[in-house]
Amino acid sequence: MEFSNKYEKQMISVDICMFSIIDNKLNVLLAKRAEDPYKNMWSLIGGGVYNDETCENAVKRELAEKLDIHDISPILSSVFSEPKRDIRFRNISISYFCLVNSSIAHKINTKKVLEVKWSEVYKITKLAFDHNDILNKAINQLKEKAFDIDFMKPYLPKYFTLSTLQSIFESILQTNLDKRNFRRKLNSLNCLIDTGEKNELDKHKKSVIYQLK
Amino acid sequence: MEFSNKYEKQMISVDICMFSIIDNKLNVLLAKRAEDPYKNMWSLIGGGVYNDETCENAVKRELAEKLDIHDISPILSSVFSEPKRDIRFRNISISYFCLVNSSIAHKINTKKVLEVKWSEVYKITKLAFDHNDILNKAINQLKEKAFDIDFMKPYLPKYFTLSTLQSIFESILQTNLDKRNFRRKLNSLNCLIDTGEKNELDKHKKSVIYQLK
DNA sequence: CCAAAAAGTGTTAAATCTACACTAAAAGAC
DNA sequence: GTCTTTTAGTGTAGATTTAACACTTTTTGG
Repeated sequence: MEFSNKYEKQMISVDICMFSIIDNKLNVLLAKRAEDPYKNMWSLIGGGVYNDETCENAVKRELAEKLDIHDISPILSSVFSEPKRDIRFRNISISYFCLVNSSIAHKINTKKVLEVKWSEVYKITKLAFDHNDILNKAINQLKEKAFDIDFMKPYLPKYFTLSTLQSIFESILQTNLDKRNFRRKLNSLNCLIDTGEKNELDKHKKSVIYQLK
Repeated sequence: MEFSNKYEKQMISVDICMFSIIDNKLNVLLAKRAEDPYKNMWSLIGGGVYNDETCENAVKRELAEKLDIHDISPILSSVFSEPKRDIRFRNISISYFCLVNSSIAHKINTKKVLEVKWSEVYKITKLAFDHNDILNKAINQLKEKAFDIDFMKPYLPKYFTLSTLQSIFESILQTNLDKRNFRRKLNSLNCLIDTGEKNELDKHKKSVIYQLK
């Protein structure tokens, strides 16, 4: 059985909170379970860790195999090891989170190997297994990293207006930010480049388009 | 074989950085390895995770069994999963750290089930396996929690002078602190109780003895 | 009583954070 | 074509936090 070549026993798996900013909202990718337990319920993306790879590589491999996504740097989130968290067998989950930019995010929905969907994180109800706990932990850790622009840069739009950017941050942090304070903070981080362009799609005053250094 | 009843296979273990403040220095408990690999080298305390317990409970059980220490709240540190980190078999380590107060710390040295010693963390050289990496990660996480007095309280001396406390913090943070700024910071945390006593052991001006709220 | 050692104590400047309100530009309605 | 509506964009003042810095007090031991 192929299974037993790859796993000593399927004790360790990785679960991945893959976030993306879609329509300025924080979304996470969910997969519909094809089998029991929790058949037809939504869950995080995950899979077993092979014996010849690190957990982090298992994350990368899962994302490559199941979603054709590459060059991701997952961040360790936590460990979930309640003995009964999977009723079939003992399964310890090492959870990770990562962000992908929206162009990758949109590509994913077109693949049909797995039924997946992006879902707004603050609207998610019951997921399979203990995946709500896993997700909540990751959301809190993501919030702590939100103003680490070097970390966030790959996942933010390449070009954006400051109103859009503020809206993204508000969506991640689930809070309202003061416009002037937000702009001052970004200026102090010294990370913005004024492209000189304006957003011609704006209906009223045209906003300036920026990119990150 | 008893082993195979407790572990499906010994794939998952926990390694524990148990810290204590000894003589105002940050120490970690090391155990001498009785067997190969790394026989006679010092390593962190650790052991396998049973199938009917969480990783956190495995930490508590290990500390209880091996060191007769109870009521510890270990904090998840990281995950180490290089396939070759243990040359004998695939072994993923979930690492934790915790602090114990010095009265517990001194008791440990008297036990002889396991050859253990407290070692100043900033003087440690090569440990078994990848335990230096595990330790360094935990030290950095401990530093981030150092001024979380609610967290630190159980591990600090019950009674102390402010000079002693400053010395403890300097030992953890591996930095020099300004005396007045340190005292102001503690005052603003509103965590000190002046016992009214003075330290009669002081050779020069007697310092006031405090305890934590 | 004098020297040495450690305890204890305040101030100032800089930086950061928070709250808050008006003007400018453009579109759409009439 | 002017008036209304909508969103972009901008500055200031007070509070809080951080960082740097030096002298006086107390006690012991010589």
